[in-house]
Amino acid sequence: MSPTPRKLEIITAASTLFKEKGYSAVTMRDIAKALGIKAASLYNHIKNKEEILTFIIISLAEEFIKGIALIKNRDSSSVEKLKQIITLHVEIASNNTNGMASLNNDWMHLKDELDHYLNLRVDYEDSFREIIKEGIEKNEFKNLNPDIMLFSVLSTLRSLYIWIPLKEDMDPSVLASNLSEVLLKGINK
Amino acid sequence: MSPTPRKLEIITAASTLFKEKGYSAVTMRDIAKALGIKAASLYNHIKNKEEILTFIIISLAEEFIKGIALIKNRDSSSVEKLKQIITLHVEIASNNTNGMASLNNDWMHLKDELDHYLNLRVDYEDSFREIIKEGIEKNEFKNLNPDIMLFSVLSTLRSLYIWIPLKEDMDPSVLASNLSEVLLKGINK
DNA sequence: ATCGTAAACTAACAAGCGTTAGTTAAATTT
DNA sequence: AAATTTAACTAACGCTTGTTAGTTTACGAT
Repeated sequence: MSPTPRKLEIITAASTLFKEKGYSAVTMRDIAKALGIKAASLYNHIKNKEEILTFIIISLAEEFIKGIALIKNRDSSSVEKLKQIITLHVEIASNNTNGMASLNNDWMHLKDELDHYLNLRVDYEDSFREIIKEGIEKNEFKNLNPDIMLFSVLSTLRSLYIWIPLKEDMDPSVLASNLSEVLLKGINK
Repeated sequence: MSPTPRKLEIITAASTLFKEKGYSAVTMRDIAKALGIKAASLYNHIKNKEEILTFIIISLAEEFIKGIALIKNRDSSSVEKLKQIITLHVEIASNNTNGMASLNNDWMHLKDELDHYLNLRVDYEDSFREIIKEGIEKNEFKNLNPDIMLFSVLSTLRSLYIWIPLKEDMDPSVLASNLSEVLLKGINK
């Protein structure tokens, strides 16, 4: 199940290219060239192009599902849980900005595992929405449309992969706490 | 300069497909089929595939540039200006969710007009950042890292094209005001 | 009625695509 | 030392790609 080192190198090289041009615009010859080999040699390590994308996306989606499952069942305040979700996103995105690009932009090119991915995404959003609703009930969050709140926060977190590489100087924990401030309290003084 | 009606139909059909699968995964035959014609017939109306993408992206980018130029030079408060930017995004995205997908995800496939697009984007972000810095100086906004504030707000606004079609019942002006509340004041009570 | 134009068509192209088959050379195991 | 395995290679496949050339059809203007 766990990929061999060489397979991981292929996946890593592919991730970089997928982020630059998107899955469809990257050819097997592009990936091979990035590794200094011929395209046919890739098939000693992977089944096909789709398997590369599937691995990138599903393993990230499962990281998020595992993370939010832990957070959901803690007995912290809703504010605390939201901060932990923000930290979760910052950590995962910091470790793999390239993969996050595919998770966000290339998921529709999955075939065998598309349903699996969509289920994971719905589960994640449901858990997130539930934490927001809980926070409203417990009077920790404003009583606004939960979907708009979810949309707003999640849009920011999903875009992290774009911004993190532009701010390599910034420590992930600093980014997470600044982001918590902005998302929870807004930018208005 | 302004496209003929038939050309606009082609661009519109292409936009829908580009949103679904991304520019690279959409073929000229796909676009033709959506219009009930053959691929070769498209070339009676357009120069090539790239021209379609260029039109979609550049005309949207110029809408944003024109919008923010007007807002920048008004003598409103910074809070007021930010609300106007939010309204600008909601309006443009509501009118053309398909095109917004290309603006966000397919710009790297521009060739002739890539530099032009990048210049427009930098100009837009600079104007936006300037409004935020002004708001900090005038004590209307928190004194946090302006880039994080810009990133957070802009990420939400740039993702609108995904969420608007899921919430067709919601009026654009209601969405804009709810969004202003969340982005300015946060979700924390 | 004829002309000119607009917009569709068929047919075909060269290039690039993902992938397979079969081979070779080096490293590891027996 | 021999046998096996690993990971690269060359060559080629059938298919799809964007695009061009040349043709046909319908229609409004002369």
